[in-house]
Amino acid sequence: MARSPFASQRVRDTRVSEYAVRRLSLYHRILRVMERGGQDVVSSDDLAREGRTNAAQVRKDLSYFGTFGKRGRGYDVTVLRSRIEEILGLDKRWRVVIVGAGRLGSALASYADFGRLGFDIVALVDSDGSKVGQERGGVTVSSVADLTAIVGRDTVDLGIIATPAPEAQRVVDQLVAAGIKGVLNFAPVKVKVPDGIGLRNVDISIELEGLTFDITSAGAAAGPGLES
Amino acid sequence: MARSPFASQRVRDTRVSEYAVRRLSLYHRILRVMERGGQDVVSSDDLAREGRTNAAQVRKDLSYFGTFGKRGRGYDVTVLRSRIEEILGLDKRWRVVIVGAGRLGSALASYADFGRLGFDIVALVDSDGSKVGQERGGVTVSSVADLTAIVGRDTVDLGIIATPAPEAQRVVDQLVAAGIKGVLNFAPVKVKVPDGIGLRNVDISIELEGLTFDITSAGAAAGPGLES
DNA sequence: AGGTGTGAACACTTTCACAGCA
DNA sequence: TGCTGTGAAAGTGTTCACACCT
Repeated sequence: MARSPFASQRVRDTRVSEYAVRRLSLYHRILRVMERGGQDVVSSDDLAREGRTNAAQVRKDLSYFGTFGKRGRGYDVTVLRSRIEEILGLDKRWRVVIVGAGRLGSALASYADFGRLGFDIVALVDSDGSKVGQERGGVTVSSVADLTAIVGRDTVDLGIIATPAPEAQRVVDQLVAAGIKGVLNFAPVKVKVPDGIGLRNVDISIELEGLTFDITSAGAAAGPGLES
Repeated sequence: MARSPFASQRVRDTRVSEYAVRRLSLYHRILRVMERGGQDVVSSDDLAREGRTNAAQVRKDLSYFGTFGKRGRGYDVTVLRSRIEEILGLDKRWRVVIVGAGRLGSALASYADFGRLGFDIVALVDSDGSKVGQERGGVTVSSVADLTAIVGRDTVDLGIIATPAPEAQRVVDQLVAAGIKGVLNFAPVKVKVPDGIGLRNVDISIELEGLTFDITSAGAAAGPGLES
């Protein structure tokens, strides 16, 4: 899988795949629930069961970043949760701008959980002048013309692209030029960012078409295995 | 990468990875644009450039399903687009129910492109009685109590989960029991489906945390490579 | 005993490189 | 000549299995 669909980061002198990071995020979520439930020790087996993976995978994932467990005993829930937060950068708050105040952008701006997760929506911009000044989930829509100024003034870290496909690349370029550090792209197009800028894509039609493929070929070809 | 995060389908006597299927979706989108632009032949190199991959990958992806090109010449845009549609099951329309008429569910119900892509939103259900009867993007909200009946009556193929996390598994079980064939889950929880039922997850907070990890460790550890 | 941490084996994906055809 | 189709090589990710600690 050379030069895989996902790139990797060097940490502790080994490559850490994006898969491992994704699972770390999941473990973190599970640990939060356990912690809230008063559980204070957890085994790799427990985490694996909740995270729909296996114990060896959990231990391997954690081992990329350090040794957090106690042999014969397991992991301290609070300690591990807290360590994963540091690893993922969740021990600080992140400033986010959403570009595009259409249905999706507005829904995202109104998503209250962002705050609880450590992400502050500091601005929502749109190219449609008639939307400017309106409110969406407590955020006032600004003009996309002010995007560069907003990113600079508010030292925004992340940009969420919720524009139509044809506008996405232009907006991304503008965000990058303004100093953004990462982009979450919902537009159905492969945008380009320079090295050193983070990028994730969420492409709903690709996910849906993955399902229709599974269903279609499940009838035609051999059996099961449709898990994502 | 044994028993990878993605499962695979047997087609033409070889395993086809979910990665390949995802890219097929992307090639399809690119081909549509080319076709609309009047282009009638395309090389693996052209597709690779647009799809941010490489020519060998494109040819390998296609080779899982057949031989569609002409040596020395390339692929006929219309033929290839049409063959990929058959492979992905896009030569028929798909009936979809959205569960959860909150911000996200409503935004999805209003997403006009679904229709153009071959997906018909036949119902939108919610557990909040006060929303029942309201309209969202041309779809009237039904009660979640009627979910089983709706799936049966309208022979719904796919379910989109846009509920809070605690309700997701229950709804998925209900959909599966009612005969749904695939689930696209937006709830931030790992749901379980039986073998033979398609599942894809879109987890926005995991994507965001992937970005914060990249940014955080880019400062700490070695250089670039933050592509998704 | 019981569960972690990890090198090595295994499984899968991508890239290479070139034969083969139009 | 030019570009496809594909075995084989290279590169990654996951699972195994066991030494090691508590």
